[in-house]
Amino acid sequence: MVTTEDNNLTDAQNELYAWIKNYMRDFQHSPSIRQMMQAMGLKSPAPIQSRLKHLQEKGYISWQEGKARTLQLVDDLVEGIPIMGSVAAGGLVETFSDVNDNLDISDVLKKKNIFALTVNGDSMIDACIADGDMVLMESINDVYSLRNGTIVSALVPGLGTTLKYYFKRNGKIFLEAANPAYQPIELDPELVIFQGKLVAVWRKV
Amino acid sequence: MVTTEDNNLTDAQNELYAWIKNYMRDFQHSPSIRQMMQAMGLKSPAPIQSRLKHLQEKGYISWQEGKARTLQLVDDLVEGIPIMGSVAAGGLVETFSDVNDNLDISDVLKKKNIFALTVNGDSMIDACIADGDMVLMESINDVYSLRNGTIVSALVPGLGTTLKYYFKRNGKIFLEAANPAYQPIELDPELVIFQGKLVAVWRKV
DNA sequence: TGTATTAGAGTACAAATGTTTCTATGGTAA
DNA sequence: TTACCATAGAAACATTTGTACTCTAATACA
Repeated sequence: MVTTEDNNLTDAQNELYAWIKNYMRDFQHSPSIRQMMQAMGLKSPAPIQSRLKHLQEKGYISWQEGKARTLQLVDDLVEGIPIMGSVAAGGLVETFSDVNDNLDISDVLKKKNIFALTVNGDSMIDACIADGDMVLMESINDVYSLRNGTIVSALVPGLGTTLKYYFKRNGKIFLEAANPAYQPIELDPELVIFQGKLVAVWRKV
Repeated sequence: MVTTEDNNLTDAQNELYAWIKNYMRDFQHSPSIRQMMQAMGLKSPAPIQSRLKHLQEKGYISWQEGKARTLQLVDDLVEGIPIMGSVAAGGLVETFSDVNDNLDISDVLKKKNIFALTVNGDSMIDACIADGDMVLMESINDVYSLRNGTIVSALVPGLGTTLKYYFKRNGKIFLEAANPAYQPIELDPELVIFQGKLVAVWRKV
């Protein structure tokens, strides 16, 4: 019984569990035992049943007995993250409170016209958008809804895509960095293609 | 055929679709036709078959023919967010590329010992953590694994919780802000309770 | 009113699938 | 080695389940 992970599963159980997780993420439904059998390179359903039973006993999965494709990952119930309170970042403030709320990211993620971009460089550093951050952008339907000061990703033909503050003044488009070291870019409206406006920032450390 | 929604579904189809969505959210797998039949108050599988077919034709669902419980909500494919490329934030750089990857937030979200905190104040502004941001923290198992320079949330008894850089020097704990306007806090190790270390930052604009 | 269309009930059938049982194999500890 | 145990292969079985078909009832439309 050699375990390579820090959990209490055997290699075979680990492999199966990981595969199930992937399958269910991709297809939104449970695989059948015979599918798992095939995926694990086995020729009999019995070993899969055994592994499933172990996974269940150890609290990783559950299913409805006798019903086809009714696996559940008991682990994956975490739809949100508990918000434990506030922290001070300037003086000391609040202590940990009870869970008042849940951080719900899904509302942003579930929108259809959302895409992500990786940030290169530091021109938006003063807007607290750093090199390596992921910015979640929402596609722009009509340019006229853009308000001055919005952070947008814009494609300047022949130059490339950039992340900047959007301003419109006197019929001209200004793309301004949030870093004084960079000069504003002035453009005619017809030369710019706005790809999206900023809805969220994600940074993994 | 009166439709109450703004989509092109009949009432019956709408009801079924909503029920399926709920079921799949709750159980992480597809219901069977006979379950839907029962849930819709019907006594024959035929009407469900018909409604499913319509839902499929209109692009709401799909399934694997002949296979049990293999429904998929084509709408809900957004588990990740397509990463369309990079943006410059400093000079203009890259154009939109094809989707190279998917922004996967779930790996962080699915960890069990993750909690979130709301940031108050600007003492971490130079670390690009701004007022109002959500910081995702991972519980700290052993304090000794903490490395200098890690951003932690620490509870200083009698004062409160704060988000700071962690340093240990000469047996003393130093909690330093990422804003020169704030003085480092020097503490004895036994006076500090470390609640978590930073794993991600989430900002919704 | 009569006809066409649609939805639902009922039934039957074949395929998919979970479950059980038995046997063989390989490794491990006494 | 020998006994034991976990795992894999194999085969058979019962249930679940998707699918197809017919028939009836309700509804819409001319």
